[in-house]
Amino acid sequence: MSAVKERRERERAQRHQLIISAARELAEAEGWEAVTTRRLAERVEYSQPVLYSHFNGKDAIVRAVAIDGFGELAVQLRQARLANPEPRQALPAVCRAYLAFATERPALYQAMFVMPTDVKFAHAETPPQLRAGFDEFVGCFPPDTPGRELLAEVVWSALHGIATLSRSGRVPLDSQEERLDLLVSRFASRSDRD
Amino acid sequence: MSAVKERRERERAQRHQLIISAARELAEAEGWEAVTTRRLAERVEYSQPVLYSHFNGKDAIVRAVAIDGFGELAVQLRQARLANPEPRQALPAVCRAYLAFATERPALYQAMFVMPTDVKFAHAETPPQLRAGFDEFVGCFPPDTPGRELLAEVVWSALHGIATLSRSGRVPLDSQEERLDLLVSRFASRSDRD
DNA sequence: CAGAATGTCTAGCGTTGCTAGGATCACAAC
DNA sequence: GTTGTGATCCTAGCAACGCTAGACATTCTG
Repeated sequence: MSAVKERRERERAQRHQLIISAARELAEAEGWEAVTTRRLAERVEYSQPVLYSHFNGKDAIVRAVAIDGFGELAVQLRQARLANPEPRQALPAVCRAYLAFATERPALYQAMFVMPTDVKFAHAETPPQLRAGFDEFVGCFPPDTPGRELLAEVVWSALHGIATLSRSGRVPLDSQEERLDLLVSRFASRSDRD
Repeated sequence: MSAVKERRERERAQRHQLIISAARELAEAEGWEAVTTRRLAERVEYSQPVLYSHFNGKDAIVRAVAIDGFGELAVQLRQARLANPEPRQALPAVCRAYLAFATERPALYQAMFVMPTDVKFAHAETPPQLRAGFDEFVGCFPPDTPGRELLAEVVWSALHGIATLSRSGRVPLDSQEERLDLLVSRFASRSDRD
């Protein structure tokens, strides 16, 4: 009886993940407005109500996709930082990786940072993946830098602004690289600027 | 017969504006998700189809509200800049005014910069109100500053990032002022920094 | 093998954006 | 003053949305 229960829970967990990745694939292929509970149910080859046995509603599914995304973003940022150990190059590399993530996975990024959410960010119950991503920015500044957390917040915010405005065509895409250089140059550690 | 036609067009224009302001008021009072064509129609005391005789759809109404907003934002930024003629204080004042606008009129701001749109920004057919707002940022830098347009873009983007992330609770609200100070200090004209 | 529990689906509710069709009104011409 | 014409507006309805109740089937338990 225990084995049966275990198998069921395993299957259930698999299906849980299947729903998340199906939602994500659908969103990345056709945008979030194409992700309806009906289409999603059809995609995972179950009826609509099973979605609601896994998630409290559509928003919860989006949230799950977003949390998945936080993990991936953290990995990308970490790789970028570790590949450039010198602090002078760490910040540009991480920023570049961030913008690359945002432009290459627009739907995922939107779920993470644009769509309404109740995920708490700078908070006790912040998903650890998100905190990890943030820490990669913090780590671009020397430990003795005063207010490096605030610095990281502002850099993150600026990148987010660049990402979303260029994504929606509100700022030209072609000068993306120049904007990034400018931003980095202004926020590089004071000790090694100019 | 001409007088009649003129009166009708006048009435029609009034109603056009009435729809826009009703949509805006409703959004500011209860958020955009509460702005449905039915509620909006009821609010302007007409039936749904008249909305569609004025606008191509709900998106077009949102767009009209957004363009209204661009005009107001430009006025606010201009006031802030003119009230602080010294270049050293112009940038902080304009940035502060921008963030104030975003936090005080969140629904309006959302229509302008977050909701999907096909308004072209850095483009020939950019609404002049938007260009005017952007120029206020440009005007915070001395005319001989190299790449001041790019500078203005990045500052704008950073402010947008701060505004949206704090709006959705993705960044703590209470250190808003510090973030702004930090941003401004990094982007103040090189000639008068430190 | 009967009964309980679990899992899944069909069907449907209320709401959304949007539109087709007919009713109603004001005006123009005779 | 009456009748035709055109614009104006509303009722009613469509398809799709998120979500849920209740029936059916399947599986495990005693």
